[in-house]
Amino acid sequence: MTAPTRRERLRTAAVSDIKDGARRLLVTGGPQAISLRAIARDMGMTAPAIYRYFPSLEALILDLAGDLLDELCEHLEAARDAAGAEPVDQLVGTARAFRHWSVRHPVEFRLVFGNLMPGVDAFPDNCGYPGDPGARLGDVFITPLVELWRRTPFPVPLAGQVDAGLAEALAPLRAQHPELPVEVACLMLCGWTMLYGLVSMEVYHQLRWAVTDPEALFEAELAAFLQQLGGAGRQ
Amino acid sequence: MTAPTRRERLRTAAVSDIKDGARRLLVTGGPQAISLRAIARDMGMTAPAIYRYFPSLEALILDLAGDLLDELCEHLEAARDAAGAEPVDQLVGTARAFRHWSVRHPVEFRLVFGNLMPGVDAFPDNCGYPGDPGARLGDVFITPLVELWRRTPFPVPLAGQVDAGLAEALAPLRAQHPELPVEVACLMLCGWTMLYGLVSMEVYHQLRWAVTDPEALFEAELAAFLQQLGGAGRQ
DNA sequence: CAAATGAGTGAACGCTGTTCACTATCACAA
DNA sequence: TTGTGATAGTGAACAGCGTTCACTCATTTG
Repeated sequence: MTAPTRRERLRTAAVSDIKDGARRLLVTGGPQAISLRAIARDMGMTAPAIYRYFPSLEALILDLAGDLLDELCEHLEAARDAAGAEPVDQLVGTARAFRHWSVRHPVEFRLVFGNLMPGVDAFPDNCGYPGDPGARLGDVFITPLVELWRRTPFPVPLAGQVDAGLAEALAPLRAQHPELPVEVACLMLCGWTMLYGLVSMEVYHQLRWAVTDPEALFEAELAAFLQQLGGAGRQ
Repeated sequence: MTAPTRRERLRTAAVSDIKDGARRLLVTGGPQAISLRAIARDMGMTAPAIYRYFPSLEALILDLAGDLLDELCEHLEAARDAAGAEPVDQLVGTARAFRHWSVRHPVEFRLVFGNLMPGVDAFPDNCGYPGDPGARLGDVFITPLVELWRRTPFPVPLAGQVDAGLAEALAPLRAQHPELPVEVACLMLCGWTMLYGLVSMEVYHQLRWAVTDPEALFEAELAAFLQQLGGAGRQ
């Protein structure tokens, strides 16, 4: 590991300058407002210069989305670690942190999860590719759930009702976590589904027809899910 | 109600021609591929002519999104009406129809729910405005659920646990359906949350890290929700 | 010191939404 | 029937976009 040369230092500085400019445009004007010419203008450069650092605008935005996903994951992991030793508390803290970050960074949320780049899902049959937002976030929630299950196995709602088709369908998830029974894996995906759906509808303002305070609904759904998790075993 | 003049007929024909062209571009190249010039080119016209029918490209896309939402609602209502007289069957049929349409029309789904137009949510404090996708779709699901509750009130998971804050937060929904108890309204939103979250993750290919066959997971979550609905009362 | 590498520029191409002046056509009233 | 006003459509133009290319300049390297 040699020290970075002067050129390399300048280069990484320029790269982060470009991404900072892109993010500034993102938060002020939405994803559509990110343009190479605007970024270059803010940096006192010309647009073609950016091609020394990114092969295209789409690649730049994808890179920025990856950074934002990193930031979100760090936020979640910090919340999980700050929630104490109880796995249930960790789950609650992580879920609240996900909503917290998403509501406070709506355009970033849209960039990461909104699938703005048509080329993103162009990974044919590439299950579990590392950049997938769902994969990285799912893992943050899986750890506490696995620990909770290990400590006090709770009565699973669908126990004995899963057919072979579902077990086979969950193969990618169970390959990463063989200790998870199918029912628990399915329950975990239910929780992630509710969390993602609720937060995304709140961010996109698609709940105003029904709810004035989305946080109250969030807490209610969270409580209902926790009831499923430990309804009989714990209070 | 007078007969439309020749001018009016030509005008409505041109409007639907334009929207047909826009949709063709949408399904072939994604939302970003919709451009006034391309539409006009396909029609053998020039781009400024479209401004006789739509004030801007954004207005055209919003109009198209409204049409697609209409189409989706009609699809759902047809599935609901074809599902028989049992409210549970109607719920299942409508939910399956929602997934069916969304998976088969991914770009349309993205246009309707993906919030591509930043100006869409520029309705300040306008709860329940008529064009809201969530509102119109929520209503399709509310009718069978209300009927189910009317016939055989089922044990609600959160009975007696809702606080005043949640009841107040659900005011817009309960104003439209006063016969719904708070717990049932909350349960209904839970179901809509899961349905929307799961379908949207499947459409955006954000489930591949965990699931090979999203339909199996969909059916499992649907079964789990139905168990919540009538776990004790009915089989 | 010379050669090679890299950063940055300016011009250009083709595309976009949008505006404006202008023309041709159609509907309708005197 | 003839004139008049509304309407549809055109072509040119403007500003902005991503991207490519030839070119210059500074920096690193042999």
